[in-house]
Amino acid sequence: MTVRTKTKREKLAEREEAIVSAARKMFHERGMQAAKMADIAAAAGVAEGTLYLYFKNKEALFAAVVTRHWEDLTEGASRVVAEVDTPRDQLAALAQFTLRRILDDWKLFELSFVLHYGSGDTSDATDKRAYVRIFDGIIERGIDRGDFSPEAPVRLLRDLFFGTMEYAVRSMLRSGKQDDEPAALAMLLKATDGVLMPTAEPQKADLADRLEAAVARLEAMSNR
Amino acid sequence: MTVRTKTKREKLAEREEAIVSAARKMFHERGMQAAKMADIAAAAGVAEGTLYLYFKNKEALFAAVVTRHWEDLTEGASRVVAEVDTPRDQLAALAQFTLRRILDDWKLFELSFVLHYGSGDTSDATDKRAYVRIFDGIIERGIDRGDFSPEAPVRLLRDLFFGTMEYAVRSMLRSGKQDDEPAALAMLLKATDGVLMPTAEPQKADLADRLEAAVARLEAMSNR
Amino acid sequence: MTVRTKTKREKLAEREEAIVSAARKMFHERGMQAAKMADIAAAAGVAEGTLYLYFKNKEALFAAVVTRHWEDLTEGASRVVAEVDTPRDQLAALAQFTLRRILDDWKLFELSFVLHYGSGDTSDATDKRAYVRIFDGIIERGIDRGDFSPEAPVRLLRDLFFGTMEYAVRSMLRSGKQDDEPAALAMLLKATDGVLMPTAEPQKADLADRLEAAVARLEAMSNR
Amino acid sequence: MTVRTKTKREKLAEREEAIVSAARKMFHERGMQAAKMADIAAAAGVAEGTLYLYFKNKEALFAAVVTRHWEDLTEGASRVVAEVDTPRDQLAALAQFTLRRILDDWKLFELSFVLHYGSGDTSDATDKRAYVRIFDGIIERGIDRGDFSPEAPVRLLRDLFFGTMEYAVRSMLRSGKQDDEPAALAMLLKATDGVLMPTAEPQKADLADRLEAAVARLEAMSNR
DNA sequence: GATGAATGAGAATTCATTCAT
DNA sequence: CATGAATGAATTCTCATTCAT
Repeated sequence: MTVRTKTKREKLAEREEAIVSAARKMFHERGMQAAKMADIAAAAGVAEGTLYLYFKNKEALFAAVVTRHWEDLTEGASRVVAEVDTPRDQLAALAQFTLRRILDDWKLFELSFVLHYGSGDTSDATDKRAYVRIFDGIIERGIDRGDFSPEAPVRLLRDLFFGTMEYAVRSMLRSGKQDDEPAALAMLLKATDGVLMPTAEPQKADLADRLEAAVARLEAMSNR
Repeated sequence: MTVRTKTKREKLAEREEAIVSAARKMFHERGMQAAKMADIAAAAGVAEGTLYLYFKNKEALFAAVVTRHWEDLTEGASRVVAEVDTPRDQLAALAQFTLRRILDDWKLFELSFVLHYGSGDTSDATDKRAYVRIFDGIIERGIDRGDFSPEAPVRLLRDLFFGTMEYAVRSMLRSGKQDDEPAALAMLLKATDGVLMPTAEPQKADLADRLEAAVARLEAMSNR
Repeated sequence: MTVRTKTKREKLAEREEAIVSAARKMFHERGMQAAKMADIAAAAGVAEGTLYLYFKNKEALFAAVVTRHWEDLTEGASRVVAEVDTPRDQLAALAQFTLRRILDDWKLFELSFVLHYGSGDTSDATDKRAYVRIFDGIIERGIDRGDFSPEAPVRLLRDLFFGTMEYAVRSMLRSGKQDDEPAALAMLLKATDGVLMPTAEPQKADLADRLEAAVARLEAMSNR
Repeated sequence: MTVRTKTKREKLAEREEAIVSAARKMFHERGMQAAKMADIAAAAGVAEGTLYLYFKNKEALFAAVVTRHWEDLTEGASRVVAEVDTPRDQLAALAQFTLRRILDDWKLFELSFVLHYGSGDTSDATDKRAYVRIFDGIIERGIDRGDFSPEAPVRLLRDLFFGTMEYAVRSMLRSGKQDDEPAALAMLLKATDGVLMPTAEPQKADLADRLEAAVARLEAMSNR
């Protein structure tokens, strides 16, 4: 009984997966407008009506595609980021990963864009949030560790980070030159450094502070 | 005769202007998809068929809206940039102008985006080119004057410059906080500085890194 | 289960029948150009979209009307022809049947004509083929039996047979005189006889000609 | 003054000629439906509005094309028929001429057909009348001369004559075989002979009559 | 008479969504 | 739950015709 229930649930999940997958594929092949519900149903191996058993309407279906896309992205980014140590390197890893993925799946980014176009909803934000959180986490950790300036405007940095990459991809796709990828990454990191790193003057003060603090702790230790 | 001809031409131009204007308005109010040709015709005070006398089809009409938008932008930016002297200040002025305009006319930017979505044309690039040229000009002049590093990767900087602003606007619109505008500009310029300015500090930063590493070890020691 | 399937299929068939029937009717009433899809749908008691479930487009729908028309014709002709024995009588029967049907359904013949006008397809030929085959069969049998001359040019005779009738109908409809029907049939058969039958008499006529000519010469001589 | 008036009239006539000519050409190239008034105007070198100064509407314009077509045909046929003597030969000449012209200008025949399709007018008849009159004249003369049977059903013969040829052309165009032309003509004439010529029984009576008459004349001669 | 810009009725077709089975 | 036949609203674009100049 338990098994059958489980099987049932799995079947449901599988079907949903098949539908989202088919929708993603049809979208890739034809674009959202041209991706017909009938085609998606056919590709998913279900009847047209079944689509509406799982998703309220076409928009909801494509929203699911987008959501899954962001989930994939988040998962991938997490893995990549976890593989390196310093926040700086993590930023670099995240940038590389993100740029590559935007390039590969540009259409999906567009979809996420087009989808919310006109319909003033904010689900887009929700989809992205987890992904962006990874970025935020790196910055925060960097600040905590003292790698980054505590004054770093995290929110604005996100704009710099993701905005630059999205635009760069558009430029690359437009011009057909994808060889700029490493250069673009280098520049992006240089730019973030410009914002994140303590600038000359403050840096010295910071450095002195920390050195003093460390010494103070050593003193405390030796006093124990 | 000359007068009459002139009048005729003017009428044509006025009508085209009225149509583009109406299209822009309808688009703003309803979005491209929901902006019906019939509504635009009504708003422009012409018959539906007349629309097709001036523009081949809906897409062409909206392309005209976008083109005019970029022309407006280019003109405004030129003026703003001409008012200040140093490339650095010009960059700041351009940034401020651009950010403000993207915020005001965000829908038009989206339109320019969505419009070319699917239809593989490159007119978008053409529309934007003149505008982007202003940016390029500033950078080039800055390099000539010695204000900016000759190694400045102009093309990539464009991605940084415009990408960051577009994304920032999206963030602002999403969060509803437009008060970040000055901060966003400041950060953007700081970031561009990081890329544009002759790099002398980095060595200092390197130094700082090494010092930091040493301190970190001391900390580790003291924490033990 | 079997029953339900059968019912379903029947429903489909019924609906298609209703649509074709309505199309035929609307066409008769208004002509192809003026027969609107909306009207046909209404007449068939289905939604407009349903029309496109059964037929790709308007042309396909009317092609179906034409096809069915030829099928009806073929069936009717087969029956009529089977009722008599000699090829000569069969030809007469076929002629009578055809003439009557063209008169009754002239618009349908026109449709079949107009339909293929412009669109370079050959389905028209296919539609007609079965019908024309009946004619060919009669001629062939007649030749085999020795009723008709073995040199009979079957293909050309078809032109004579069907062409004369089509044109005769146009004449009748134009002049409003349909009473010529029997006379037209009589003439047609006489004409086919002229082509089908072995010619023997003419020589006798020649004989008279020669005698007359000779007398005429004698008269001329004696009058001199 | 007279000259100027004449010139004016000629201009009018020329313009009308240019329009009809352009319409005929556009029709040939694209078919009636696809031949746009704007295109015709352009081809004729006049403004669109001007078309309506000469012809009430599109249908009237194409009716004029058809009318001119029949006039051309009539003139050509008259010439060809005048070149031979006996009614029998004239018939043959007319048939040959007609068949060739239908083949060459099949589209125009179709136009004359399609044009009147739906709009229940009879101008078609008028257009054709003069042409058909040529046929009638030949038959009548043949009857007067005693070449053809006085009982010849002229009206029905027209159906045979023209119907067979129209249908034959359709067959030829459909099958792509135009080499049947002489054979088709031969058969057509044989068929008309079958109807026009005194048939077997009457012929025998006729023969007897004529023989008696000849003998009577011989008797008269010998009595002199 | 000539022009040609403006008109606007008109219609085929699509396709997301529903609901009886 | 699944189906897929039926729905019908919705919209672009065309082009014959008009009429102010």
